[in-house]
Amino acid sequence: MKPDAPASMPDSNDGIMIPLCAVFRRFLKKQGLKFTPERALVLDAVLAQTGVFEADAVDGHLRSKGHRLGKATIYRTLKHLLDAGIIGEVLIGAKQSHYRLTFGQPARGHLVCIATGRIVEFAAPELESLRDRICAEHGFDPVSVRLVIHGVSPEARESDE
Amino acid sequence: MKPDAPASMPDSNDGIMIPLCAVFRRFLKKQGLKFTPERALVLDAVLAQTGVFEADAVDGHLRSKGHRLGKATIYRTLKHLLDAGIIGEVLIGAKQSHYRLTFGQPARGHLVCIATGRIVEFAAPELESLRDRICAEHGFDPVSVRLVIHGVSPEARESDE
DNA sequence: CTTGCTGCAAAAGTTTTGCACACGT
DNA sequence: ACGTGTGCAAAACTTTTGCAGCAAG
Repeated sequence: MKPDAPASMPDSNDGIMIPLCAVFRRFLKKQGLKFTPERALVLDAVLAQTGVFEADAVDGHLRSKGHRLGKATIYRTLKHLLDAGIIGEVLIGAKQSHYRLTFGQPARGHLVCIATGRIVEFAAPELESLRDRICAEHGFDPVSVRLVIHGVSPEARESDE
Repeated sequence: MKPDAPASMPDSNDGIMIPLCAVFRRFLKKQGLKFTPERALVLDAVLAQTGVFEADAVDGHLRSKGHRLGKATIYRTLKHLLDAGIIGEVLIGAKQSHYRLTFGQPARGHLVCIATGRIVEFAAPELESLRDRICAEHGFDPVSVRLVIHGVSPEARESDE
């Protein structure tokens, strides 16, 4: 709630930030919701994340910048970003929600090390057509695809034996 | 803990139950763990599930059969079954763990309706080779693959408009 | 001005853990 | 016998919700 850093002027990702901010604004307006400084800050923090992130990382990023939002606000905003299609869930593990920026991005798969937790994103262009084919077969309207591979990373193998 | 129904004599799935029971036993022995009636009951309940299930469904099944185990025991046993490779996690949503029997089964994908929660399993033979290829590219030892597609089912579309 | 938003704290829900006692091997 | 396992209840954690005051459109 400290207005010491204007939400409309983030410190990075400027190139992608402007259109996404507009997309989010438009989405909120269409839903009769409001574009608040807090929501702008959450969007900033999300854009600052690299790859897959958790709600807590957004909170941490905000704190490190001197902002402090209630967790409820963060969770509520993440839900709206999800609804807006700006971020997507990744489902790495069942204990926590994992997200990633999806707006305009191609589908990707995730390779997760079961020992270290390291996550590697990889391109998987075939996913979109696979998704559409399976959905068509079952009469579903496709919304998202997720491919997660678990394995043991080279680092983990070395340090373990 | 009620010894009124011998765990070694389940009521269904006999065909697959015997080898799996043996697999589990061997796994436990190798780990220096014990094969207890409770663990046998959990395995029975898991075998009785069709498709994807949650920890709570195992508990429910056990209760319906007149057995009552502590939740801790169920969770601990599911973890061992996971380690033994008898079941696998499906990660349908981030709030709860979802499992399915994986022992000897081919990789499958899951199509989930975001409106009704209905889950459709489908065969996806290409997953195994995809998994191995991606793992090889990154030097990982493959453990599992998961493909989850979210969409809107035909039923949901109808009832919603 | 009206309606929605925020922060706080409490609630909810699943999974884990500590402990005293019981049981497989 | 020894080392694990079990049940219970409390703890741990993430996420949600209720509410009083505040702010965006």
